Amino acid sequence: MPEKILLVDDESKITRTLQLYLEQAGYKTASISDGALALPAFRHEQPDLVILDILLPHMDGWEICRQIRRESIVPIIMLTAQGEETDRIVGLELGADDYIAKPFSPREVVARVRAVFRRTQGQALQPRALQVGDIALDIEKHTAVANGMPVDLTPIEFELLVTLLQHPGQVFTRLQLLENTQDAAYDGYERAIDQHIKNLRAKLGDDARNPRYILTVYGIGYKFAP
Amino acid sequence: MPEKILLVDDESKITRTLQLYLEQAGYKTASISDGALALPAFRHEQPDLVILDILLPHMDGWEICRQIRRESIVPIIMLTAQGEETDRIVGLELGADDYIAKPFSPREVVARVRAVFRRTQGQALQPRALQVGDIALDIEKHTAVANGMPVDLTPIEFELLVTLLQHPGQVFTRLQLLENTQDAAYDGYERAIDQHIKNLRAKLGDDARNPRYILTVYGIGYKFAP
DNA sequence: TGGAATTTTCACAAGCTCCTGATGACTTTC
DNA sequence: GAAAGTCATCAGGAGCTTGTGAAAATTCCA
Repeated sequence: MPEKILLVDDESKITRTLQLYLEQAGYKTASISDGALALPAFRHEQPDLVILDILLPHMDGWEICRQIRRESIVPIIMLTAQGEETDRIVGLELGADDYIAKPFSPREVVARVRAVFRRTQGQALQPRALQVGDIALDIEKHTAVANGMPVDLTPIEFELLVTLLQHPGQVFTRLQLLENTQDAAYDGYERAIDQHIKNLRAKLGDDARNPRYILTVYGIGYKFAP
Repeated sequence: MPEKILLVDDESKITRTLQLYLEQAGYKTASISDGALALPAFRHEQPDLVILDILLPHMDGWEICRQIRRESIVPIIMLTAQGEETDRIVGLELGADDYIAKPFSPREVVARVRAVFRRTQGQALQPRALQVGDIALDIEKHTAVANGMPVDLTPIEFELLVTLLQHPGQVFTRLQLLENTQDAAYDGYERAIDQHIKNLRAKLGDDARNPRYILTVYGIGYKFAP
């Protein structure tokens, strides 16, 4: 069954374009242009994801976000005007899942929607234990064991290892790892990943020159030994 | 099946040059010079990508972009006059996929076209594994196997082999291979490819005098044994 | 609010990859 | 068969990528 997405935006040009793209991508969509009607529409449609513009007639996106959050943990993506850094911060507090600054390309929106679904459904279906070779993770308990010895990992190190272990052998670019680790699309310094890889290797007892677990793929990124 | 590209531009010098390059790169092309005819032409040709000039007789590129977007999510590349930053923003809202500022080199256009196709369909359609004869590649894992033996390839060698294996028997010029390998238009020494072919042959156990895998096509370039 | 833990950035060295230009061998053309 | 064009190969340096330590920035927690 395809996921249903509720669009709340008063610019019909934008909603029409987004609906076109999202439906092409296999999602069902519904749209509403009036902020005051967003909550009733949400209750009626029971969408799996909401895309909210901030500037709306009658009620702004923040208020809608707050109200939806009172009764649901449905993923919410906000559309913000560019350069409003405060938006991001306010939104995070209100429980939005991602932000897209205008102007955006419809394809980017589809990509973010996919990413949010991956994240939010992944959790439900994700097995609580992950084991590959000598490494075992318990996702619920947030514990790691290497060679029978418990290992203490920071949150990012843990996320990183989860990503790598979920697809052993598959190469991830630094950017992919960053995006999987950080919540939203992230545009910082890619090589921050190198530091976490270094720390992970140290904690797992891996040697960068001759690694058993986390392999470097020159010119691409990293992968977990298959 | 080769992708079809619709060119909308009233300067026949430009369309002719671009058609030459795009067809050389393996795409089918169609062109139309009158903006008012662009939409009918689009419906008739059903192209996989549209390249739109902004300055056109009878109807400008923005309007055409808008109209096409009402009925299709086909990728669109806009040709813009230089330095019009606002163009970029307007265009993003209208759903264009890329911008190329004039003056541009035909090779740059080909590179962008490839990039757009990679982005829009690459993820979904690209098969994970590629196998021809004794050679097998796994793109996700970035691994290669020749005759059952794993082979260690550098990034460019890997890309090169992917390109050749995706179209066994098809001859590629050195320039085509370079452009497939490097992201953007590349203006270096074509013979650099020879080095990579040599290294690839060595790693695959191929003999240049009597190659089984990578064949030299005298005066043209290289192809993978069909 | 402080202080510790974590994360990110920066800079540099080491290593690997890639490009270049030259040379000789081969192929085509006349 | 000679000339011209094309290809295979080599070696060295340019350029890029990675590993790593140290420091700055940020987050977390009491």
